[in-house]
Amino acid sequence: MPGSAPTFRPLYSQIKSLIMEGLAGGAWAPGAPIPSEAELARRYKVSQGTVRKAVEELAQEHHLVRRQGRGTFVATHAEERTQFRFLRLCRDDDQPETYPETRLLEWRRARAAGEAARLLNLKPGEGLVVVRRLLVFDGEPAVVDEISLPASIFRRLDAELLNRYRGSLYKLFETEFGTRMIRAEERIRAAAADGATASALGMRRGDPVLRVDRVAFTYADRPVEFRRGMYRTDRRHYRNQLV
Amino acid sequence: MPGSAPTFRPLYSQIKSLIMEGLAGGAWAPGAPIPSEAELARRYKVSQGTVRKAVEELAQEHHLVRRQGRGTFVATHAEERTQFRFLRLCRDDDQPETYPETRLLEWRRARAAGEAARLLNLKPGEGLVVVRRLLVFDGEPAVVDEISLPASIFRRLDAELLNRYRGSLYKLFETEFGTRMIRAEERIRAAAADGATASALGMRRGDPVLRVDRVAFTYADRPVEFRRGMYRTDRRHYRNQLV
DNA sequence: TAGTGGTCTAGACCACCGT
DNA sequence: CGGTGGTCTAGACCACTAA
Repeated sequence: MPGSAPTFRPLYSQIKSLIMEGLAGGAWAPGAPIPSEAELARRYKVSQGTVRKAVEELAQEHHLVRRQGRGTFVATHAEERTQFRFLRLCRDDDQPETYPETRLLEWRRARAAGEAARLLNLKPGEGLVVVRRLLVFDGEPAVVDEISLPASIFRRLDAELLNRYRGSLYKLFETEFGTRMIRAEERIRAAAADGATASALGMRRGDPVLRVDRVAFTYADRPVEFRRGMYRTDRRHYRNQLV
Repeated sequence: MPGSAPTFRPLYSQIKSLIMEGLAGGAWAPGAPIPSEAELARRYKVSQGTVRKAVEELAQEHHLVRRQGRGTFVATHAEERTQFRFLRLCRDDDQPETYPETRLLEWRRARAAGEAARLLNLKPGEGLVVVRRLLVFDGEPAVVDEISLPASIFRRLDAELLNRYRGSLYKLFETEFGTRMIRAEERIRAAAADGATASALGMRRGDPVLRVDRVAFTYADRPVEFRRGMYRTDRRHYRNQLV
């Protein structure tokens, strides 16, 4: 029977979608507990084992965090443990890295065009907020980021807010804009540093730098950030696990 | 009670270790089926659900592959599906990538020293086999690899064997040397191409290239390969998923 | 001590595969 | 059709946390 539909969807997978809808719709805030497994089982009229399988997969995908004896919580970028999930730059010696200091280089409004428009699913001409910043690790400048965000969500993001905030941008996006980053895709290339990049990073124009283009997605796989990072890699490296 | 041992180890986790020992010891060959869940449950005197949890985790870690209706199989690098698990270079346009052609540039014996010795846990002076090769994608040279391997395992690896073989090196290591790569760590930097690299890749000396240093591990987290890859990234990029 | 997630079991039934 | 993994249930008990 060619073309016959897959026609079967496991119960736990449907429960998973229901919980995801709750997360995307803000039924429970980041960091807050969701109902217990027993309560969810009653609510959805399935066994606790079925809820468990749904919750387990959501925890594996970093949407939820389980804590034995306490409950299950909505994942949040405010935890120390996840600070380096999206920042893969490491010292060459294996000393523990401290969270970098941020220096705002530029803030402006712009119109979507070209690559940023395409990757963010915006029509040319739609509003953008663009941020350029420098990341300084242990006194060493290491990354220049240019971050493009749809104004439809991030209009309120201005230099004052950026300067006031400590810690990761994704924490700010989550608490101030109700937009939680779920996953990201990065494309990494080698490039020659241009004048602005070189001077910000304390290098010479033309020195090799890593160019990391990132698209970050929120719920429903919606792209909401395009970021181009230029990484200085003479004392640090981009680490990756192949599993 | 400071220093008290963790003292509790779930049953499924112990079963997992037993199966891992079987895999590491070659009880079942790559690609071959392991016993059914029911059989394993009888053998280890636990319920099928407990075996299931152990096998599920091993499948998630790519040690096993489950196929509904058929059985559970030892993972192997010989499958098309896993060919690009360790090779993250992609075309900039999103055309599907075909498996690259390999050209052997150099083969030699050497003595472990410096970085390779340290990363492979070898004493200075122990034997190495070193391979340099070029990877050509769709007629475009894109990667120069220098691969260092402990002679204690790979002594038999020579130019004749390398030239005869088609497909991924890890497939060859698995079938010819009984050494299956489980995971790898990569450290990525930007560098200026040296003369040899530039000419192999069709670039100019000093052009920016990606330098990818990889240590690959087999069972028991034993490092058995150090590989330095120089990647040309003007038409391709290194892709990464942040999840 | 009450409540949460974590483990383990036993059994029923379903989906899928090869023959 | 028989055998495999996949789903779902119900229930018992364990480990951990907070009050």
